[in-house]
Amino acid sequence: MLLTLDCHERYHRPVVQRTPVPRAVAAARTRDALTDAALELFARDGFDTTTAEAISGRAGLSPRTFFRYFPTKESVVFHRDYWFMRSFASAYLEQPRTLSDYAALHATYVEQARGFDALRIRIETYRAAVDSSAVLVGREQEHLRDHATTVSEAVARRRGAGVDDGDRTLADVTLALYHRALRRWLDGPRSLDLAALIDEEFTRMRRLVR
Amino acid sequence: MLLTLDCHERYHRPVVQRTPVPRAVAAARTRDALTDAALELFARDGFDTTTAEAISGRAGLSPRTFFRYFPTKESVVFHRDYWFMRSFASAYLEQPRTLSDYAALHATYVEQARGFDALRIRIETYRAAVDSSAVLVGREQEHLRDHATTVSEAVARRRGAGVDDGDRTLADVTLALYHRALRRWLDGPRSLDLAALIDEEFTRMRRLVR
DNA sequence: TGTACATCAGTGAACGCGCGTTCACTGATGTAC
DNA sequence: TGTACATCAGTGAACGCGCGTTCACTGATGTAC
Repeated sequence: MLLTLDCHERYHRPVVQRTPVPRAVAAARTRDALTDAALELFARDGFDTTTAEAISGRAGLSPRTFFRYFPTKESVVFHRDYWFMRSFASAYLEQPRTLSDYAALHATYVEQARGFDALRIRIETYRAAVDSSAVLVGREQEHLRDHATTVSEAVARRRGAGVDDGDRTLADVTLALYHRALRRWLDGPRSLDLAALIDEEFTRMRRLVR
Repeated sequence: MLLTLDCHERYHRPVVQRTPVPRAVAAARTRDALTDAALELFARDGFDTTTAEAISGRAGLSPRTFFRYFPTKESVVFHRDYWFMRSFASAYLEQPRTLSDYAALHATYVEQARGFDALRIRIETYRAAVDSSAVLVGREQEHLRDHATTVSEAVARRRGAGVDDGDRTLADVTLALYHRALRRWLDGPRSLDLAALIDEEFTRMRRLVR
């Protein structure tokens, strides 16, 4: 019976000249589908309670397929690079030489934050996903160390010297300021402007240090 | 054969009037033994590759016993409180009113670091254990948020006001300074003094912010 | 344009592993009388 | 001081669970001729 129905269905289905999907395209689509499904589920239900099977299911794929694309459940969260540090170093090095290290960093973070509004939903989902599990928070912390290295090396290079303890201090502290601003942005109303919040944190810090 | 040997051994063993071990004492000893074994193994072999069975084994206990004392493998790392934040708030509130918030925090961190030399080995082990696994780094990060809350509330209270964004900024930044000093202390030679390093970070920050 | 073969996306099934749980027990310590 | 019972530290064995791996396969896409 089922077989017959199947045949009928196949028979009645309009015979579309199916354009073949290139393998690279199919793979990229699958990868994206898995990533989207994973981040949504992590953000909604938490990383630890979401199984690889649930992710595959949501993406319309078999359980086995997840691990064909990602070596671990964690890796799916960090393979996309929402991070704005990519162009940080070059932007920093273009700041006017008259600015102090701190002022130049201040300006660079503010600049880099422009255009974040368009990514807000994605950043929110990413944030909720990471915050849902200690292991993801830990992994992010590892990435943060790399970012601190990037920043401190940029500072040293602009000064035309090697990295010293002061550069690392600046990197850690300014990253802390940036992340505070980012949290406030995500937790606050839509009307808030990330660049303005970063500016506020940097300005305030200068005053608080007295 | 083995049975016979066993009997002989038992026979020749001097009959000591064994003083009974109170239950609470036995339990505390076991708990300590498990904690020590766990932290040593985590620090040496890494958290993820160390099994609960290995910990029990090192402590001379059966595999089952570990979970009698700790609900999870992670919890053993954080149940001991090496943290110096315990008395932070009260120490901070005793700083002279003439000091700025930043200067008072500076002084308090330096004060609280005294006597850390005696704990150096333990802190090193704890540090290595936590650093060996993303999940532990993440858990520590959660604790850090509590510490930031403690600090910002202390700052607000000293000012006689409610917690505002500036207090949180101060808390995050000064904790970052403290942790930079702690890392430098642990990574450097024995001759380094933690209090001096903290002092250096706080002083330097004041200059860097220009 | 057509045929033969290679490659690769996706799947199925079974497995090893360690975490943490559950049930049942032994023997020592603690307590009530 | 002695006896009977309750409590609890420690253990053994078996289990459920999800991660990530391994082996084997199907069918579509890609390529060489």
